[in-house]
Amino acid sequence: MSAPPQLSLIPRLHRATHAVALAFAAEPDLDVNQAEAHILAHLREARAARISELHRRFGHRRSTLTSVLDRLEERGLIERASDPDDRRSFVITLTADGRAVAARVHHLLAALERDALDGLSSAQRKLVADVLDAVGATPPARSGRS
Amino acid sequence: MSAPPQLSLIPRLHRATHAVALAFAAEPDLDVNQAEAHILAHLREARAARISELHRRFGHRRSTLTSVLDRLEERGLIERASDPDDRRSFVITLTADGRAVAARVHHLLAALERDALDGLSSAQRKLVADVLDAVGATPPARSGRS
DNA sequence: CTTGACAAGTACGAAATCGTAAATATACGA
DNA sequence: TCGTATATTTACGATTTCGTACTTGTCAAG
Repeated sequence: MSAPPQLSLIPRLHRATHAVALAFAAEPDLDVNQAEAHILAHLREARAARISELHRRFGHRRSTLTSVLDRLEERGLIERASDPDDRRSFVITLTADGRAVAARVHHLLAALERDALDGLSSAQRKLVADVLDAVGATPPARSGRS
Repeated sequence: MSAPPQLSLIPRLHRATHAVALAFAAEPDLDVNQAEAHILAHLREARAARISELHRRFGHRRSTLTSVLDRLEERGLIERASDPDDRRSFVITLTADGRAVAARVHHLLAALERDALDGLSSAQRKLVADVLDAVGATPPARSGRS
């Protein structure tokens, strides 16, 4: 009886993420999937990252991250170096090749963003970012996040 | 040299989508993955849908949709009926069981939305929806969209 | 030094999606 | 009616992610 209230956010979120994946698939010579792309783009901004940090930021399982980083390392795009401050950790950095690919990835992502955010004020952009952050900070549920 | 401009949208998008997937994984008795959840939620709102419509809306490959719908049908949550208006098409509808599961899915998704959109005006909500739609409408690239 | 927590890796099977090609049935226009 | 386009299914291998359990190395507290 009750007219089901419409969902306005989550379905669009799903669709948008799918579209980003397709945008990468449409660049076969780039040959990175979405997870790889986001990590490369992040390393481009952050210069270096620990794996636990990538885990927190993107939400992949640790075992998945190991696979992704293995692939990137095999292709010579990143390097793992032991973190001098905590030798349990590895610091991930881009190689020269990695920086080149990351630049192209960034270019593609930035173009998508530009199209989507065109004409918005910085306050409006912040609003969108905050909403996405709120979804991204999903209540941990009881199953933990690791 | 050039300080790499920060991406503000796409990484958050990715993270948020991941978080939604985790929210479903945290409800093992619901036992639906993200694709299944979105389709159930959509059917709850739309009452009926054709497969090509789901394809357009969510971006999955047709072969993937066939798999997803097969699973939902096997579990007795949906029914495929030949569309009287175009007998090449199937009309997907929820069964009674499907409606029950869809209601729970909706509940979960609506709670996530509520948390994320809490305190926003309807104009602000529309802004967010429009941005996501813009990303979702990714330029078809040359590879087509089907 | 011992103990426990933590960072990552390793291993491996399970599940999901993809991509592609081919098949079937139907619609529609000439 | 013929030919072409459309909707969907089927089949199948490739890729990716997940989940879990176990191992190794390191930190930090007592």
